[in-house]
Amino acid sequence: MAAATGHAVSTVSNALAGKRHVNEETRRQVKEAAERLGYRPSAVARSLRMKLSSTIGVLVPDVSNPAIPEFIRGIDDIAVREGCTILLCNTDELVERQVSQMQTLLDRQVDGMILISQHCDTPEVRKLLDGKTPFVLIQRRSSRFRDDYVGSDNLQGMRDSVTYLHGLGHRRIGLVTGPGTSSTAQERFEAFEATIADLGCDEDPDLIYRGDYTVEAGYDAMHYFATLSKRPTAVIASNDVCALGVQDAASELGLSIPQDLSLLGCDDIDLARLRRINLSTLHLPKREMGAAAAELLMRRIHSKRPPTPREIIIPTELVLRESCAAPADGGNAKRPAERRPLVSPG
Amino acid sequence: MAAATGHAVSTVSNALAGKRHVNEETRRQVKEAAERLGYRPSAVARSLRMKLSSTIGVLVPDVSNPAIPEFIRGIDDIAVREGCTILLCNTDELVERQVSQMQTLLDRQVDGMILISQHCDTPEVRKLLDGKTPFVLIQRRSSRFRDDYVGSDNLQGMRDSVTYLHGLGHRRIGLVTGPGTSSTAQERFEAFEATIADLGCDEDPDLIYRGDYTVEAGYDAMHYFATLSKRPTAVIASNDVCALGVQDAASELGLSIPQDLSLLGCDDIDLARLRRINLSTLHLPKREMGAAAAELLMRRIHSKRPPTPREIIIPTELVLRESCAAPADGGNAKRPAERRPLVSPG
DNA sequence: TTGTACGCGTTATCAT
DNA sequence: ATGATAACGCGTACAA
Repeated sequence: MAAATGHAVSTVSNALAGKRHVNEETRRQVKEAAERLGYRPSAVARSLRMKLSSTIGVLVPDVSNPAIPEFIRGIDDIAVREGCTILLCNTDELVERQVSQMQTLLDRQVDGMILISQHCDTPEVRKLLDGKTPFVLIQRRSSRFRDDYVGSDNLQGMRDSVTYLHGLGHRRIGLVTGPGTSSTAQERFEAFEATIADLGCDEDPDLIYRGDYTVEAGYDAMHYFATLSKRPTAVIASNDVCALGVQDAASELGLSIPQDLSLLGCDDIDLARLRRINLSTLHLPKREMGAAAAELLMRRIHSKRPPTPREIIIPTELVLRESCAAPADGGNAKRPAERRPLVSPG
Repeated sequence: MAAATGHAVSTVSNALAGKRHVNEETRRQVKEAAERLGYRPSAVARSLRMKLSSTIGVLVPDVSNPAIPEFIRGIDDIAVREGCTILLCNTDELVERQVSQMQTLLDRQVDGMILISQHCDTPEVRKLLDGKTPFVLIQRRSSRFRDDYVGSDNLQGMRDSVTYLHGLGHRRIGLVTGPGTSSTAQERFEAFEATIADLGCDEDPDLIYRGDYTVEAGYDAMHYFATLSKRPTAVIASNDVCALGVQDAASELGLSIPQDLSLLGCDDIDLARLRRINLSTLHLPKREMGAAAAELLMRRIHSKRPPTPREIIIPTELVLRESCAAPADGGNAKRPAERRPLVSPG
């Protein structure tokens, strides 16, 4: 390319990048030649030289889990704006896979990484995180380290959920937890127990089902709950996908929602609003969360001195549709079976 | 690193890569030193030197559309096996975005690209495809060029769909098409018309709604169909996501599925099997399709001489759940003009 | 304003 | 079996 124009390589570089002052006429010549030859600077060579690849790694459990893609989209929104491209990795919740993927990303000189619901306290993982490559955590944070983090307000969200069901008259509320390794799941679990106690609901360990974020978990949980002699009148699922599993099992068991069972999800996936699903749920603005994480990452990438870690806690919002109602027996049989009208918000 | 061991750089390279014969003792020393220093060869430098990045670009309309992620997962399955990482790009069906993303991927020296339902006949796009970088198309192929392609058997699939509904007694069958730019949508449309004619069903242009692959398209389509004086007794949606929209609108209109309306989707997304959805649909093994595409790409990447383009057409399978039944009137559409309450959406 | 020369970290080639 | 050296294609300090 340099030869083709008769100019020096540096001149070409500068003409194209527009860094240094170069004669208008020269620039025109160079641009014209580049256009004609279909020349494009090699991003790889640039990365090697600059030690910056304009690339960010994104680790997720599994893209094909409906709970995930919105995060990615949010990240990408910011990434494209910044001229970055996403390197995507599925880890299937397997630490070894995660470690090897992170290793690969580091080898590729990614400018930074975003870990969505990934292990972040495993020593092996932490070792890789201790390097100089910036990273941001989403929905799963470390108990021992302070990192850039974007998560939902799990405490308030769960408190709202339980309080809402309590207000409807429920006293026996079942919970399907997320995986124990997830800080978000942990936080929600603790908030659940605390609120249950505060409100004087049944504190029955049988009402806790340890699950994860899959349809199967919800399905199995509901079948388990059905075996209880004192069944819950309401169930809070680990997320919407899980709630779908609960719904499914409930149908199978001949339990109507919300008449026989109230159900609350978390996430507000696009499908939750469908009349067939009609799931009351805790809305999480995932695309915004992804974007926020990417912004945090960019800040860290571009700043000279490492900024102090920032945690962004996104408020959640209870979206009321029609999967919840007063329990058939009025909750404790202490209140009339008065049916509350359910108003869905716009 | 080379200095640290006292050996030559080439020796280090060979010891780690295991390409050339190197003394066992030397190799041990090098490996030990690498371990101790946490040294890892730079993938970027390697890419520059080898002109291979072990990276493949994947272009999709939008990750957050539920129809997409399974493809990506299938691609990734093969990619990890081959030591490749995925560069993910969302194009939102915008040609200019697609072109610029492809340009970027090419700049990054991707070993190949997989285009999922992307424009592939636009001159601007074709110019980039004409280069030496291998690529594979998924679900949207060119009419003018023969490329590596993985798609579903749209002709047979649609034929099966229509035949099934016809067998149930339906004579007025509505179709929500995918976007006109999609070859898959086009093929299905043509197969629809042909089969409708073959079977002697109503060939009414009013029964064709030009939509796309979104919930909204299905929703709008159903509301449109409802305005027809002679309404369809069955609807085939562009895909499951779209079918969900049809379902939703049907609920809103007070139409029961399958009593008042039969509905057939396409894709068999995970959620279709839920009892609440219970959608009869044309099963597409997307993860396998993604994997097949990646295999095709790898073959092309690794072969010396460009292989002749191969098209892999994946057979579909009708999965019968409970969204279809015989029409209420036996299929002659001579139904009384009884007006159902129309509820306008919010 | 423009050109020269070097280095980024590899691998391939050639010589030892 | 190993070492020295030349690319790969860019950015940049420095010289002109």
